[in-house]
Amino acid sequence: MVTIRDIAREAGVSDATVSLSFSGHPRISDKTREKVKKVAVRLKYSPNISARALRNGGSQAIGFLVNDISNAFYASMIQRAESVANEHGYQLIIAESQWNARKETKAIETLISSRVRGLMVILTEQDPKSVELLEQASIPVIAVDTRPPGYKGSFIGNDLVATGRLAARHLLEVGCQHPVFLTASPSMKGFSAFVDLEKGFLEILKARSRKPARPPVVPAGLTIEEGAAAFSKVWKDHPEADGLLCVNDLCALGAMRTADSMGIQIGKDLKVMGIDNLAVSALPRISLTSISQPYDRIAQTAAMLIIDHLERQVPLDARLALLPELIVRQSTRPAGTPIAKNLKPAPLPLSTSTKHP
Amino acid sequence: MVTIRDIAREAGVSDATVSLSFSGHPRISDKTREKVKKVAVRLKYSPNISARALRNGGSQAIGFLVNDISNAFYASMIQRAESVANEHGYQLIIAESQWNARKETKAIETLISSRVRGLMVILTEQDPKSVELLEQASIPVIAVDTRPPGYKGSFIGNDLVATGRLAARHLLEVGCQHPVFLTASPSMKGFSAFVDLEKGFLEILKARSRKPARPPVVPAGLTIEEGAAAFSKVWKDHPEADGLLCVNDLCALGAMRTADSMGIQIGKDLKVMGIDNLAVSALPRISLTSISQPYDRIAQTAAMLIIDHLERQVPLDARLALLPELIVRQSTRPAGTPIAKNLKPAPLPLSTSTKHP
DNA sequence: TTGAAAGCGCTAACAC
DNA sequence: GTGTTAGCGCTTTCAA
Repeated sequence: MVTIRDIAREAGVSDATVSLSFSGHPRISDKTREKVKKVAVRLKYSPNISARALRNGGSQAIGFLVNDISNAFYASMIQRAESVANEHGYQLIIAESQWNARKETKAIETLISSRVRGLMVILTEQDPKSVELLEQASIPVIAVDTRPPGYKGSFIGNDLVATGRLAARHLLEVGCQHPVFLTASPSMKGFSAFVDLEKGFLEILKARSRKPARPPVVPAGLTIEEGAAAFSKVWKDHPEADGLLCVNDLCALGAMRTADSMGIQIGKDLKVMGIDNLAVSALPRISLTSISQPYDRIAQTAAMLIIDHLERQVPLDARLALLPELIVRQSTRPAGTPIAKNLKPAPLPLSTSTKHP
Repeated sequence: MVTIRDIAREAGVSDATVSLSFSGHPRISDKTREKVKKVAVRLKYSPNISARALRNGGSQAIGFLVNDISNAFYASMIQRAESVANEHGYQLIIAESQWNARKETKAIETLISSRVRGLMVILTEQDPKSVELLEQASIPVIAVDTRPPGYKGSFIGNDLVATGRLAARHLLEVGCQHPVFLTASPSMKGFSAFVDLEKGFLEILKARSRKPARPPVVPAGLTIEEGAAAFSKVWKDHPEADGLLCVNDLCALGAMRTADSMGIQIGKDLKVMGIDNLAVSALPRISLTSISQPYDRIAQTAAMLIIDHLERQVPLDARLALLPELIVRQSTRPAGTPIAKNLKPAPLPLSTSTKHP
């Protein structure tokens, strides 16, 4: 590997001159600079980032730990965060836990070892050790999307209680008497995200006079297949169900598939809605009512907060929960259906930010 | 930041002892090792990866450059590659070009600067400089998914000529007289992937006696919206069209949307097929015939090849193109439709690998 | 305008 | 079984 010293020797100058030539230091004459650069190209010089980072006491990088890159929302968060980081001269280092607590703690350790300047983390909430590691870290940290129990630091995510409320209100408005929440699988039900969703959903239902016979919450999962399987169960255990909030659009697509196959008229006999507002949900063949959440803004804001803290010592103590947006389609309101009159329409909030309680 | 030297001082030993304690060197007594580790934990020591990499002449990492993380297929490739890498003690460093040639060359430079041991790249094929950089790199490189013009090195990807042929054969078999290929947008049409697809598609069509009036290829794009818009054009410019190969499933979904809105009976009046076999394509409401490509195997094989080369000096000179698989659904064969008898069914290859011509 | 030299944190060869 | 020391490639201060 060719080093700065090789260039220096070849160009007949010192190491320092070479280094300063690259960094555009004014003390180097244009002639020398040109000569140095030419030699560098000829020798195919490539700077050694490790050496530079060691010397400078760290790299110009921010770490972003997500739990699943193949989730479209996390992927777009990465892209947003990366744009922001790059614009400000930082590199984004991506790590993935794959929903595995051991990988998560290892990833955090690796990130800290690579001396990133700041850390954005989407945690699995499975192991308190991760939270502990983050608390001990001597760099700015912001938890994104999920707020693990016991975590005291900065946070930015979706206001899922608001999402649950928004969904419940909508189902009531379109005339549902017995809305049911298809939530995550039992193994994931404990995540703060799903707890919050359920909380908001039930809060609105409980405000009605009529009480449901049994808790209107059924475990399902985040995939089409799990949604499909769960719906069979709902139809047996909750024969009164006439409205479905599914934990995400995929789950809703699965539930719709099973309902279709049973000859149930979606939109009429059964209202179905999801969360995520996938592109396919807008297709007329599907036309699934959904709730859109501002993942892009979350990632962008998180990255900005870290960088502002790094560059301008802005204190990093955000506790932000962004508001969701309802997208009504035919799965809850077939063409021509009026809004129920006994309930005033829920406000349709543009995603504005708000302090979380 | 606490260093190895701080631990040494605190534990009353030398730097070397601390270092060797961590690496499990046999010369350190258990007692000393314990003591050192305890002090390290107490001081919250975190090793400095830059220093280690500098000293060791490079990190234990492999770089993977993709053009779009938010594409589900690239995301799953990353996951596969990462699994393989981790299993063999390597870290995977992810970089993204976002289809931008400048970002691409910069990413390659950064990856090489961080002294990765090997490089997997999905190139945009827009700038020969990237290929040049890779040729000069003194590390093993493998091009994945796209084979840029002029690139001479190792390659593994899909056999898109075979995909084009498979699609054309299928459309003929189900009775199409005038199949049309909705390809990528004009700005992307030059990519080797789309060129290969078209080549295979036209090759089969040309083998028939009957010649088409005009070239049965229409530029569209990779999104639902582009597919939707392109179909209107097809219906005007190619009124004879009775079969559609779309460049991907999203494009096909868009085309179907427009066709639906025109009252065209998909599967009967018009056969439609896509490429990618997205999960939603299997939903009965969609039931889109598609072609599935072995992205996971590509990523896994690429990572394995690099690692085998690194660890066991296996020469890295793959030139692999993996075969696609056809998934027939109602958009080309509604329930009850027989296969045309004048053509024998195309072989339905399980994705086996083959040398590319 | 340039060169010499120190040192970032770590590892490994060599000495005890 | 443990300590001493040199040096990985780079940046930057100080001296010329």
